[in-house]
This record gives sequence, C-alpha cells and structure tokens, in this order.
Amino acid sequence: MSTTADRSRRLGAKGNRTRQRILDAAETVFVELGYHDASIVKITEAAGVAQGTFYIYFAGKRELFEELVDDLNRRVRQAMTTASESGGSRLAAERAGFAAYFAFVAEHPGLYRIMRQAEFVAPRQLRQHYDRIVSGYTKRLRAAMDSGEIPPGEPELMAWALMGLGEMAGMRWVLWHDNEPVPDDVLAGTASVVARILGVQE
Amino acid sequence: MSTTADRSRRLGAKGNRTRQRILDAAETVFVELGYHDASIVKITEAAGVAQGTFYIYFAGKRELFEELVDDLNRRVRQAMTTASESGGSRLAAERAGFAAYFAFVAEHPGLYRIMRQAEFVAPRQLRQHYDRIVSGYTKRLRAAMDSGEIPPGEPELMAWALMGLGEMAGMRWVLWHDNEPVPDDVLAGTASVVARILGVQE
Amino acid sequence: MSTTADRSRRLGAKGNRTRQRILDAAETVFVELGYHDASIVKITEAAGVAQGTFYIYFAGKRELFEELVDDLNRRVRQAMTTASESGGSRLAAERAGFAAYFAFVAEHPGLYRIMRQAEFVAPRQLRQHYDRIVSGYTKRLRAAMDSGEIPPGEPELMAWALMGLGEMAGMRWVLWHDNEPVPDDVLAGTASVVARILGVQE
Amino acid sequence: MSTTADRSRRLGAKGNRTRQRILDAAETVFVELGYHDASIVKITEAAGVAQGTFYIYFAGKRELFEELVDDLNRRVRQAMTTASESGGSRLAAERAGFAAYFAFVAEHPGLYRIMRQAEFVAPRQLRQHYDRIVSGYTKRLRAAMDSGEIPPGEPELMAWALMGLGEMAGMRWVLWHDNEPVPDDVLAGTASVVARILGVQE
DNA sequence: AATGAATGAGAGTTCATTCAT
DNA sequence: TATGAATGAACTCTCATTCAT
Repeated sequence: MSTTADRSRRLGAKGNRTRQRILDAAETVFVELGYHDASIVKITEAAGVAQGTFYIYFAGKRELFEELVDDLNRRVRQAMTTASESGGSRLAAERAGFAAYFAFVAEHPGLYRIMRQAEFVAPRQLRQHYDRIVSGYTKRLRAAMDSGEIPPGEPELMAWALMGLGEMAGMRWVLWHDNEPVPDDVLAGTASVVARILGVQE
Repeated sequence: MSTTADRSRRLGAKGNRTRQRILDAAETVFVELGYHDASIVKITEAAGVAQGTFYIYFAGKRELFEELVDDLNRRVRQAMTTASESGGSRLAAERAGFAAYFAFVAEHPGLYRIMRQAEFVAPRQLRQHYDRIVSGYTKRLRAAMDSGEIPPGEPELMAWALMGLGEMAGMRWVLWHDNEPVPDDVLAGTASVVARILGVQE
Repeated sequence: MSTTADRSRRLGAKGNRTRQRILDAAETVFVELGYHDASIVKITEAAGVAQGTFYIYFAGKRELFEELVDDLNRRVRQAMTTASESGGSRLAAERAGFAAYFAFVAEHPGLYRIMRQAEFVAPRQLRQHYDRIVSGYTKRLRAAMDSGEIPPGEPELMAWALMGLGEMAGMRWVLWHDNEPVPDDVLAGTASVVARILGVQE
Repeated sequence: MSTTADRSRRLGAKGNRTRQRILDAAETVFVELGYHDASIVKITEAAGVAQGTFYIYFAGKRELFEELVDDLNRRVRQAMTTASESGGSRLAAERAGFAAYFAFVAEHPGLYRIMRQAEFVAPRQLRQHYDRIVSGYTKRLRAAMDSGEIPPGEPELMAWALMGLGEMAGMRWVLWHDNEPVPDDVLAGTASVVARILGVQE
C-alpha cells in the first residue's frame, strides 16, 4: 500500500514517459466517459500498456483522478494569472483573465466534466480547486479596492460571483455547444456583467 | 423493457405508498453516497422492500435518478416562484427569490450533490434544470427592463450570473458548512452583489 | 402444490374461456420467444389477465408447456391421419399424409420451434411425440408389407426415415423461408424420396 | 464490448490452457444441463477458475455457446469426410460416412442436445451446421449421379433425407439408450434405407 | 374467479486490484 | 520496467411463484 508519490520516485526517463502516457490517456478517457465508466482497462488500453503497469506508477484509480484534478487546477490558474498580469486596469485585467478562462475551457472542455465528477470522488481536491481560484480573485479585488481602482464591496462574494459566472457561461456556451469558442457578443455581455460585479462603468 | 411510466399506471393506494417509500429512500441514499455508490440493494434496504419490488415501480436505476432530478427541479422552482411573487420591486423580489433558493438549498442540501452527478448520468435533465430556472430569471429581468425598473442590460447573461452566484454561494456556505443556513452577513453580501448584477443601487 | 389437472376440474364457462385465452397466448409467446424467454408476465399480458390468474389454471410454467406439446402432438397426428385415411394406395396415402404434415407445419410453424425446446424442458413429452407419430407410420407400413402393397423392409427404420425427412424438409423449406408453404417442386421431390423409402416405383 | 476473437489474441501458453479448460467444462455442463440451466458459475466451477476469468477469454455465454456449436460442426464433418473418403463405391462410402456419424454421436452424445438448443440461442450457427453437412452430401450425390454410379434423382432432397435419418436414428438409438453404440441390426437397417434413398440395390 | 403487490434467489457481467514471471 | 493472468466481490436486473384481498 504505497502511495503514488512513493512510486514516482526515482523514475528513469523511460518510466517517466510511460507515466505521462498513462496520465494523458486517463484525461482523455475520464473526460469522455466520466470517472465511473472510465475503467483501468480502457485507460491502459488507450495508453498502450498492460494493466499491471498502471499500478507501478499510480496507487489506484482514485489517486490518479486526484492528480488529474490538481493538474487541471494548476493549469487553469496559470493561464488566468498569465493573462491578467499583462497590465492595465483592474477591470481590463479581470476581463483578460476571464477571456483566458473561457479560452482554456474551450480548449479543455473536459475541465468541467471532470470537476463535476470530483464532488463525490475527490471532494478535497475540488474544494481546493475553487478555493485557490477564488482566493486569487479575492486578493486582487481587495488590492483594487485599497488602491481605489474599484469601489468598496464584498470582495469574497464578488469573487464567488465571478467564479459562478465563469462556470455557468462556460457550461452554457462551451459545453452545450460542442466546445466551440464563446461567441463575441456573449463575451461582450460577460464583460459587461463582470464590470457590474466589480462596480465600475464600462 | 417497459418504461417507468408504464409501470406506474394503475397503481392502487398501497402501490403508490410503496413507490413513494422507494423514492424517498433513493433521495436519501443518492445524496449521501452519490449516484454510483448508491446501489439498488442499499436503496431497497433503506426503503424496507425487496430488491425485486424496485423494478415493479421503476424501469431502472438511471430512470429513478432522472425522475428525482426532475422532481428537485420542480420543487426548487416552485419555492423560488412563490417567494419572488410576493410583490415589491424587482430587486426585492429577486432578493426574496434568492433567499428562498438558499433556504431551499439549506433544507435540501442534496440538491447540489444530485445535480453535479447528473452531468454524466442524466445530462438532458440537468440541462433542463438550468434552462428552466434561467429562463424564468431572464423573463423577469426583461420585464423589469421594459418597465424601466432596472436599467437595460443583457438579461440572459445576467440570469446566468445570478444562477452561478446561487450555485457557488450555496456550495461555499451551505454544503461546505454542514448544511447550516447561510449567515446573515453573507446573505447581505449576496444581496449587494445581486443588486450590482441587476444594475440598481442598494 | 396441486396439479394442473386439479385446477381444471369444475371450471365454469367463464373459467374455461380464461384458461383457453392463456393457452393461446402462451403458444404465441413460446413460439416467438422460445421457452426460456417467454416469461409468465409476457404470457399473462398477452392473454390480458393478471399474473396471479395464471396459477389458478396451471401448476406452473413447465406444466403449461408440457400441455402445449401434447396438444400439438394430438393436432398434428389428427391432421396426418385424416389425410392419409382418404383411401388410395399406401404410397398415395403416405404422400397425402406428408402433404398434410407440411401443410400443418406451414400453418403452425411454431411446431418445430416448440419441439426443439422440449429436449430439455419436457423430454418425456417430446419422446412421446415422436414415438406416437413413428408408431403410426410403422403400423401402416407393416400392414402394407403384409398385404404385399410395398416390398418387405425394416418398417421401423423406414418410419424414422420418413419422420426425419419431414422434420428436415419442414425446417429447411418452411422455417427457413418465413413459413411460406413448401414449393411444388420440393413437394414433388419429397414424394419421390418417400417412394424410394417405401421401396415402390413412382 | 470486445469480441471473443479480440480476447483470444496474443494468448500465452498458460492462457491457452485456461481457455481450453473452460471450453471443455462448458461442453460438459451445456450437454448435461442445456444452455439455460448451464450458468457461468457452474461452468467456471467445473473449470476450476474464478468467474471473472471466464470473461478474459469469452465475450459472453452466448458467444461461448456459438463457438461450441461451430466446433462440433467442424469435428463431425471431419469424422464423416475422413470415413467416406476411404474409397469404394458411393454407397459404401456413404455407409461408411453414416457409420462414422453414428459413432461420433455415440461418442459425443451431447451433439444433439446442444444442436437442439441452438434453435433459439444460435440460429445462424445451427443453420450453418446443417447447411454444411447437407451441401457435402449433395455434392457427393450429384457427382455419383454424373458418373452413373447411382440413378438420377433429387440430390438435395436425398441429402436432407439422409440428414434426417441420421438425426432421428441417432436420437432414437443413441440418445434414448443412454448413449450406447447403435446395435448392429439397426445399423444394417439404416444401411438398407440409405441404399433405398440412393436408389441402389443392396 | 381474479387481481395487484411482493418476494428473493439467481442470473450474466464488470472491474479495481494483485502477483508471479 | 513491464506484463498477462487471475481474482472475487459487487453490480443491475429478471422471473417464477405466493398471497391477501
């Protein structure tokens, strides 16, 4: 009963490659079929390795899933931070962050599907996912209030409102539309609502 | 391969009672364990009937789940409509609706858990759930714009923003807090963000 | 645990009608689905009665099936006897019997299907079915030999050969051809083989 | 949902041995109990493997059965061909074939029982079974007619008559007699009827 | 004479995981 | 490092049958 971390120590180059192959295959299969219908057989088949090989690199199905959730969280936050750090006003930055978020969702539509599964399968990781994104939002909003760039308000609730808007709009216009990018007018509408939540004029 | 509807026709009083017992037990078990870990055995045990009895009333596990999702949707919309029809300004009404929504979530915290499961298990019902709530919002927002009660805006995006705020705040303050009612200051904060989304002063 | 016979005593007119309705429905369902896929639910549904009603008239599924096999045997033998008693030479009579047999099979194609099922479900009845038909054949063949109408031979084996020819031709040209009547040239060919088995010139 | 063929590719020596063990056990159990009463539990118990092991090698119960039917067909045809190719007249060859057929049935009495089940379970395979044997007969009969060895006739119907005789005699004297070999006088009688069907003097 | 409700054993099948090689 | 083979518990669902009304 060793952990996934144990098993990943001291991997040679070949081992690392195999590990990554499994990880990639798993993302594909989880996204397509959901956590429960994604069997180890299917994942290892997709990765082109034997079933036994899986357990050399991962402690189990759940642990693999948890790692995947954490990965996604890291990637989405990086995309958003990069975009919103490009300078400009708080509003411009937040809008850029939103656009990056939508772009990320459009490119990795599985994000939602995977996150929704996490409710029961990896609740700790799910909570962390939201917590991290929201606390990033909150920190930036609070700073903008302090600097007078946006009017005072409830930064945490505003942050959750932004999070919720992203989730819903992503679901509505990306997931429900065969993963096409969000149309421009919706993007504009979203920007307008973001402005209202921030309490600034467009 | 008869449908659930087929099986529910011509039920006597006793049959209807049994059906309801199963339905209630199923809600409890689904909420606690999630769709996949909720087995028919556990559900029928909780209902106090034999396994075979289940299939007298339902076509299968999935169908039962779908019915449950539809049920929840009906109940939550009724709670919201009742609350927001109590008169007053659009903002007051919408706030009342939100309060009702939170109250409902606090009383039936399983709502979220069940809905999140639906992404893979009953996607049609899930979509309908959001669609119906959002189209209610949208209609009311549009009417309020027409009457000049709230400034013009993108009613549909505003509706999704409200939906997202409800989802996130419900998750954050109800689900993550052992289903306690939402604290007053959060309720106030929410109301403030709702006002901003509607574009009105508090 | 009373027998089917017990249950059929002292039936009123209404009861007899219900019994017959079930019997007819059962034949249809057995023929279509085979013994095992024909459930009591389907049979009673087809008969338009409740499940419980079935057990007023029959001791069980197997017993019902056995009765059906016996029924079929009675009917097919009656059809053959009637046809072959119409006078003429032994060959003419036997040919008439064959024609009657084919006609019966074409009209009741389920005969085969049901009989094949009987191998495991009602072996005694199946054996009786063949025994009775063959012993009829044998008796008539022996009489024809004694009277010098056909040359001497092994009556019992000839009888089984006739039986086998009927079975195979029925399967090949009736069952495998959507229950169309046997085409004339096949009928002629059969008659020719029958003549050979009997040892007479055509 | 992979096929049996899929699962049998790339089997090592050990795997092939296990597969054969299951196949053998299945034949025994099917023959004894019939298709429906032969459960996977009983088959795997008889084979001495776990239930899950079954599905490593076979796509399902039906597929296993179909393979068994095809196997039997192959074996019986090989036995017949070998025997009837030993030279001599057409009649002598056909008699040898019959003897081989009876011997095979006596040695593998399950043949019948399994074939009869196939009517509903694997109709395609059943039809192929008969078709192949009969078309072998037909071809040989036609050749014998062309060479003048046997008088002209309807080769296909004669073939079905031979098939039917084999089936019935096999059932009557092998199956109904605890699988004893066919007694000599019956064998002689059969040979006599075969001669008649072929249209030759004994 | 008839019914609707209930039963529970047993069916076929899947799957995460282990292990000898 | 990788594999193929094996496991067995758990799953959803079916069905002949019984029984109170």
